[in-house]
Amino acid sequence: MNMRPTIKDVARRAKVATGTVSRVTNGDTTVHPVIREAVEAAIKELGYRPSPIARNLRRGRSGIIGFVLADVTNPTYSAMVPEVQELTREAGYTLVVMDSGMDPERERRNLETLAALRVDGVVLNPLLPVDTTIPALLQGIPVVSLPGVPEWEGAKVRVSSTDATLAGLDDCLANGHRRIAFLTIKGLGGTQRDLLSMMRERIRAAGATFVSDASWTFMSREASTEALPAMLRAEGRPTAVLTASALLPELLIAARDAGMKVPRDLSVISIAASTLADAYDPPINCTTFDHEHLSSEAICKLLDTMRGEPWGEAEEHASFYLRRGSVGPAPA
Amino acid sequence: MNMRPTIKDVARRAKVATGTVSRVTNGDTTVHPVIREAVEAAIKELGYRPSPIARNLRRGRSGIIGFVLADVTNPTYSAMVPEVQELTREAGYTLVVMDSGMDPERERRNLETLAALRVDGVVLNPLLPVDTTIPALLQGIPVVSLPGVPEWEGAKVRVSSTDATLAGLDDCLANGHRRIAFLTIKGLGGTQRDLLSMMRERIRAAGATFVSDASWTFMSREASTEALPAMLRAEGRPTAVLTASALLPELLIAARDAGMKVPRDLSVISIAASTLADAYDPPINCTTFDHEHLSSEAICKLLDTMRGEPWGEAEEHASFYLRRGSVGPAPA
DNA sequence: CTGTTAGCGCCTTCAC
DNA sequence: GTGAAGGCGCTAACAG
Repeated sequence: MNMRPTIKDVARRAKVATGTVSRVTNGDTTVHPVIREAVEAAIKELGYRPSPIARNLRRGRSGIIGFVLADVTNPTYSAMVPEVQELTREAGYTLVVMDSGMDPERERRNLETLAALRVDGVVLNPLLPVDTTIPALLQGIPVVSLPGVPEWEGAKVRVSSTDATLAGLDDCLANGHRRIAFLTIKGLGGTQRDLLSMMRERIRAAGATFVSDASWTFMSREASTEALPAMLRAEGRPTAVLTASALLPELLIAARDAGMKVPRDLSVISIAASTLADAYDPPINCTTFDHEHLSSEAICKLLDTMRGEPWGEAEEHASFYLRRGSVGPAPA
Repeated sequence: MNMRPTIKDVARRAKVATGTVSRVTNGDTTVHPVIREAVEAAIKELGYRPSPIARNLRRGRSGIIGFVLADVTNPTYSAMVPEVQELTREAGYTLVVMDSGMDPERERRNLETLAALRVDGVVLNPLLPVDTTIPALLQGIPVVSLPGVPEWEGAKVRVSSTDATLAGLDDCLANGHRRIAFLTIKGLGGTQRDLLSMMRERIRAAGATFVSDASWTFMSREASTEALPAMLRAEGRPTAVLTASALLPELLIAARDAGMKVPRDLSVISIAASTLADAYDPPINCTTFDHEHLSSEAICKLLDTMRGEPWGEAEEHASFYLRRGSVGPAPA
């Protein structure tokens, strides 16, 4: 059990003081070249690496940024992990990814752990509806919420799929659909309610029916296993469905089990992209947005907040509607 | 900017020494009940939480376990994140998830970061072929490899899909397929080569042809975008394909673009499950294994190794072949 | 330019 | 059963 070399070992080996070694490892330019070289040699020979723990203790920061994901297995946000990791690394932080597994309980625990770890910042992809007691848990740690929820205090990055979703809706209406459903995860915030009323209006204007009651509009992933087959079996069943990407697998499974083909018997639009939407036959129409741009904005905002700068208002991020093969004319 | 309370603040408030506070926070039983209560009250009033950084510095450990994933967006392993996180949390560690994004360069950097962080242990889901210089990077930090690669020194958890894959192959042969392809990620290790020769033999015994040359058998995800359409267009094209789950999306897309229907024109088996395999129409036959059991074994092994216990030989983990709708009779 | 020193917050002997 | 003190590895302020 040979201990790792410390700054003292290096200092002794290079015959200098620990302070000098510290200056070298921190890139201080005011070190005599000869001494610097001697120190660097000693570092190399000993295989010395400064302990981030001691360093962080001294500096009063952890050097860690936490990224709490509502659900790692949901590609919509987990696709941003690589980008976020890279950006934080460049800024000199280590990214800790945590998964809430769609469980509010776990989300709380994750944030508590991060607070206990004294992380320097948090990127939060919150469960919805957002838990308003979260800011208390975080006791002043800078946070950026992704996507931004209106109820939330603090920096946020808004990604609104409103335009793209409405474009999808128009596509359905133009294809003659008159019974349209909208599936989204339980208990969404204000933005979604706005979207809902905009959709409602547009549907009425087209003389169509919005197939939606509480159990269809807002549902949990588990509930959907029962609710979706029922929806597709019902008398006034929809001929077109716009669904949150998290519910797309369940919807497609329900359609398949009901013997329905897309888009012959059912038109489908996914709100947010996924591998499934890309690879399905036919490819599923979906809304999408610029992931890279979004994550870099999130990290920039977080870093700004960490520097104590006030956060500007969240700008909306544009989203796009991809027209592919999953919307067809309404069945007769 | 009010600093967080330290152990000193608590000691002062409770009129005791810091040592006593420390004993309380560490659940030392040799503390007088009255004092203990006073300390606990002070802790609550101040909202005190011991700094893990200082604690870890003192204890000479980081309290962190790293989980390096070859690719977060690959559900086969990212599905284990929740389980692994839970298990490490129960063992008193914080899990740091990192993503290598299928890039050897990033994998190296991640491991270097973890080494610099002085993590107490690493769960590694390595890129293949495995980088044999990795143990050097980790300088004695306990590691468990998942899945275990033969070339690897250290604890490992083996998950062999051999049996299930052979079962899938038999299914194809029984359905009259005579030209069969096997798609897997570039540069696999010894286990896979064994599997390959077993398949070869079984195929010959059945009088069938193994459609495989270097470019089809081992391919990168990017290369597949060109290679797969070419494979499906070729003269002696396969009528059945067994594919690593990472290549399933590309295969299905290529088939769709070629106007082929599964299983009418092409039978497909995915090695490892995915949402796509579940939700596709028809559902894709696949091999699978017991994720929970596997991750808990990985963590147990890691914890054992961290305690200095020798690791036993890796037992094989059973896998299963799920018969669904993607294998049909060979086209005439 | 470089050495010395005083802690960062905590745990852990060692006395009492 | 509890207080006092030293030190984990490092950095930053201050001398020299």
